[in-house]
Amino acid sequence: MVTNNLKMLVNCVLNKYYMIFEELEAAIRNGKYPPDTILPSENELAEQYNTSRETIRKALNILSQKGYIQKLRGKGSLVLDLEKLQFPISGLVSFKELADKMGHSSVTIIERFLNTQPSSLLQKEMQLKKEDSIWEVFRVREINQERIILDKDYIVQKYVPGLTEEICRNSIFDYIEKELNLKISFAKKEFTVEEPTEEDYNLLDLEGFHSIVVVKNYIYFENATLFQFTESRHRPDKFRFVDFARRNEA
Amino acid sequence: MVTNNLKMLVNCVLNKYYMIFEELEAAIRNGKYPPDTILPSENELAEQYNTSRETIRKALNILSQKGYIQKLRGKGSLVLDLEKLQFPISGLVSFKELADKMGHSSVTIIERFLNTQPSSLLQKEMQLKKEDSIWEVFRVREINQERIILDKDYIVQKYVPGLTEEICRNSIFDYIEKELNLKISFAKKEFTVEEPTEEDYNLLDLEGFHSIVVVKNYIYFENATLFQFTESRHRPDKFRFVDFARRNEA
DNA sequence: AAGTGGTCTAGACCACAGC
DNA sequence: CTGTGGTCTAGACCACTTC
Repeated sequence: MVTNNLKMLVNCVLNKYYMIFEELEAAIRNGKYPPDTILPSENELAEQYNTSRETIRKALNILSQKGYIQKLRGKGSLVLDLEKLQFPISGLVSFKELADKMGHSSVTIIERFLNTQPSSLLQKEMQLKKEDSIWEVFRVREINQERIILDKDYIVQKYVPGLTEEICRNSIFDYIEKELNLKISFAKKEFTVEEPTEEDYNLLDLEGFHSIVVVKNYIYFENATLFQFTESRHRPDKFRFVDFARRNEA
Repeated sequence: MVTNNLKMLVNCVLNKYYMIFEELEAAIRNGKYPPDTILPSENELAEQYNTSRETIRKALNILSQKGYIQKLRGKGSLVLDLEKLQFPISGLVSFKELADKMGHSSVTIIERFLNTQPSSLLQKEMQLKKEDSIWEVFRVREINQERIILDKDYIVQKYVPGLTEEICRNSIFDYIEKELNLKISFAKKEFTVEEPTEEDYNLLDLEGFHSIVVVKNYIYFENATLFQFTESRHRPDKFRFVDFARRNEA
């Protein structure tokens, strides 16, 4: 607990450009900088935040990548309309974080929680040895009394020790980042549409649906080790993925 | 034609950091820097390319965002396995560019090409006036003799004049960027799954399929004007979207 | 101790908008 | 012409990994 607070303190002090990004993001979200207006210039911001222009530019670049602003040379940084671009909750976000943001009342039901050896398929997909044991966690997400999503997580035990059912009922990402102090860094995601399996029909409310949206996630730590594979199976009517993309991400 | 070549020449000369990114990308793709090896250090690269370290870092950051490398502090930049992370063709890419990259033999059939007034729905979605006329282009993408994708494009005429059927048979993006010299900058994308419409059944080979993947694209120029709305309707069995995401894009 | 990437700075020159 | 963002530089200090 103490170490957590310490960590948060350090995080607050560290990374000037990221703090500035967060402040500007909040200011845009709460309407201090409304859509279709121009932010203060980079030089002005550098003065305001008592920093150099390059540091301001790092903060602005994050805003730009996330779709908050569009830079117009010779003019300034235009605030984009978040309503129109509708919260691109892309990136690498857990269900818990998403549900919190959306203000949904959601229930998580643990359908399976066990420690086992990986199947040969999983060994190949995660490049594991036979001996490596894994946590196998199946969770059903219920929204408005309907079973909408089935999350099948496979987590390498040696990297994420001490997992419990209680943790899975809340947020595995929270546990990894806040308790174990490990840094989740990147993921490869793959979206496909498949026929529902017997398992899908048993665990989800699929009356009248003939397909299921499958999102496979390969999730890596900062040191580039693959620690988790997640297969997320969504009822198609409730699935919606919004992304913001730049043509030349620079 | 002459202006085009001039422009390309300028583009080749400009942007040192982007050129370095492209060289490194090519070097990784062609195996000069194999997976699980470490790139030359930032200082070494700065010397090699006769530039400053910050410029090298900009190039490396693009590689990192696109999933080519993972930076490890104290160690170096690790080359990630592209096979494992399988060409994340995300971002903002046209069908033509994608088909070219994959080496697919694809055919594009123009089902509709006309200049018209926007429907009231489209007026709202694209924030147009009644008077603004638009190009309405429906294209079916055929792969291996099967009609897989229906692309419905709505393009604001005043921003993209002179469109022809011939251009649509090739690449509209090419025309906009190379002929009109306009810069496509960013897009909001939205993925959903829907019931096929009568139109889908008429224009695509959908025997035995009960759903369709809908990708809506709102595409903007560099000056933040919305010039194109595209609805891309995919047969579910052939749809696959791969993305690379970083948790804190910095 | 040496080398690595991560951050930050102060200054320079450029291309572009707008007056 | 002035102010804007876009690029590039040279140098500094830090935290981390490795020996």
